[in-house]
Amino acid sequence: MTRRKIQIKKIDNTTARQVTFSKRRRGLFKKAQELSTLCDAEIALVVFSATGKLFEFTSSSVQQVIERHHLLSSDFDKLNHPSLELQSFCMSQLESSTSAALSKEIAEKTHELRKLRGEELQELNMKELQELEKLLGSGLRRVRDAKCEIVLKEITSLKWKGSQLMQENKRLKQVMMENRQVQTLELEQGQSSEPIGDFIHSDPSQDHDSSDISLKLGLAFPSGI
Amino acid sequence: MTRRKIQIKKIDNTTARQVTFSKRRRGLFKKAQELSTLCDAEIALVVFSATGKLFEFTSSSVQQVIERHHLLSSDFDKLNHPSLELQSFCMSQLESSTSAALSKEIAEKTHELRKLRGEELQELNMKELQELEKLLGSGLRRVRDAKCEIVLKEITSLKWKGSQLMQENKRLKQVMMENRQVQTLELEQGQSSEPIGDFIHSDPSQDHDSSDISLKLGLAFPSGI
DNA sequence: AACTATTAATAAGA
DNA sequence: TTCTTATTAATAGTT
Repeated sequence: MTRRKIQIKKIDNTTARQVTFSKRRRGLFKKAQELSTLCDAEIALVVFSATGKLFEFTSSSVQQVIERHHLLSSDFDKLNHPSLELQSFCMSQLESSTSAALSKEIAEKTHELRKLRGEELQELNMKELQELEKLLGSGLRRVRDAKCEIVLKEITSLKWKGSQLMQENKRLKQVMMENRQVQTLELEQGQSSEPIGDFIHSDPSQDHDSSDISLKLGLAFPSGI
Repeated sequence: MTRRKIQIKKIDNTTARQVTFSKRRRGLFKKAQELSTLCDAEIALVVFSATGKLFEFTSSSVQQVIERHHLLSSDFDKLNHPSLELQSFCMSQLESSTSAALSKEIAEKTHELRKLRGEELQELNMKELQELEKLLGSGLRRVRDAKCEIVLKEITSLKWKGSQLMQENKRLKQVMMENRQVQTLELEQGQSSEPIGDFIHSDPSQDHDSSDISLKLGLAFPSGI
């Protein structure tokens, strides 16, 4: 197009993108206007900027038609059976005003998000930066608290499991002792013992169904909680 | 635009009008496509030729919603005169799908903002929390960098003003010295001197119009930059 | 926001 | 319709 040819892909630089948007949007609307005039075409063009701002163009003929409807509708309103056409017209009016409000809201939220991500700070003064810093700081604190909570839960859970395992262990040792006594008795009496597979069946080392805690902790701590 | 410049008014010759419509329509759609790609804009473009033929373009995200509608309206397409009703129908479809998309976008952005503010963390797992922490951390860093930049600018400005004042000071001292010599001469000759109020008028200590830096710094540093 | 060197679009003609 | 080409229009990079 000019000084250099450009690739048609998203422009990375935010400022350059906004400038280009502004220029090309005007160009596009001009072209739309020209086409509708030259060739008697009906054109509707709606553009939302990346920041959610709304721009629209409709060729005069459509607009006139809609305006005509509008005039008629005031009469019809006093009567009361809004025709199908009128209904769809009202809908579209409603919706377009809703759209405007929605896109405004999006623009605001987008801006807020950008500030939180530190992308549009040059426009802020010291006081605003300080408020933003506070907001980010408290957000960060909460995120870290949430991480802490998760870790504490894991620890509590691990401790509980540990104590369960210790109890189990203790019980098993007791049973083993008892069995050994029985065996000894049986051997002394020349009898063979029963198989002791029960131990394997309830082996505590198999009880890892819950979670791969070590891995989670491994991921959790490197950056410091 | 080419072989000759043309007036932007309805082209009388039907054939020429159709040819121009064809060419310019393609151009317009290309421009719309380029704008949406380059600037991440959402665009909906609907063109009815003078003969009632329909052409449309929508940027990707809106496209999906509208395509669904396209399937539904395919019955109408097989009939063929896009009446006024159909036109306004298309418009309202465009707008309502836009509304839906906008609402969705708002919901997403709201949720994102809440997470950044640390308001909806219970639903996140450790990995997500860690990503959020990183995001907040980098945001915080940028905010602090921005603060630093402001402070550095102030300091640079103060230094510059300081050096200006020192120069002024030097100059004034010189003038004073010269005046004193004149006075001495005049006294020796028994004549009275002129008043020297000019010094007070240009007293450097009055040149504090710029800003209350000390206060700003006082607010800026307590939390550590 | 204005400028300008270039590229892109396109009116007319074939 | 499509291609070519002489021109005008749009615009990327710069100031």
